[in-house]
Amino acid sequence: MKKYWLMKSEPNAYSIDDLENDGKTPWDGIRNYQARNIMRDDMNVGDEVLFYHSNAKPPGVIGLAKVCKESYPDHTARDKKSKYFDPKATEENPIWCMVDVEFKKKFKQIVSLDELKNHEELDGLMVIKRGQRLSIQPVDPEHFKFIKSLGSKKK
DNA sequence: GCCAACGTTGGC
DNA sequence: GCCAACGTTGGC
Repeated sequence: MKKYWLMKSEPNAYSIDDLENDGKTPWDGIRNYQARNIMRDDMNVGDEVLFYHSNAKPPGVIGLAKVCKESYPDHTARDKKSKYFDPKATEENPIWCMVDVEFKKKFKQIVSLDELKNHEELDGLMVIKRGQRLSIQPVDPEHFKFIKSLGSKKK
């Protein structure tokens, strides 16, 4: 069954425009076990993704993406020159993995974190909880649809 | 740039 | 296995 996710990215590192230009991208550099487990165990090709700009002005959901390749080893963990290098990663045990994500749509206007907080339909959405730092989060189908409609109806 | 919240590390 | 110290995230 199709699942729904929210994936955070800092726009000055990798923005929705970068994804639009690239068409698709490997989601490398995840170095958090919870987020890794989600990619490794729960994500499937075809799952839909809310693309979230963090550390942005304002922060919020800026568009839609789709999982287009299931998890495989994140080779940047074994690349000494990479900022994501992890000395504990080996070929037998790469530790870290990533999925590929393809561009779907950019909202005409961001659905800001502030706005997300103001809809009671979105109660329980992880990203609006205080102190929630997980960079990959599950999203309820109803929440996904609601946010999608918010982003689509903007001018 | 600040700092609260959270995850990870390492000494014991 | 506890927990203090440290590092990171990310909103403000």
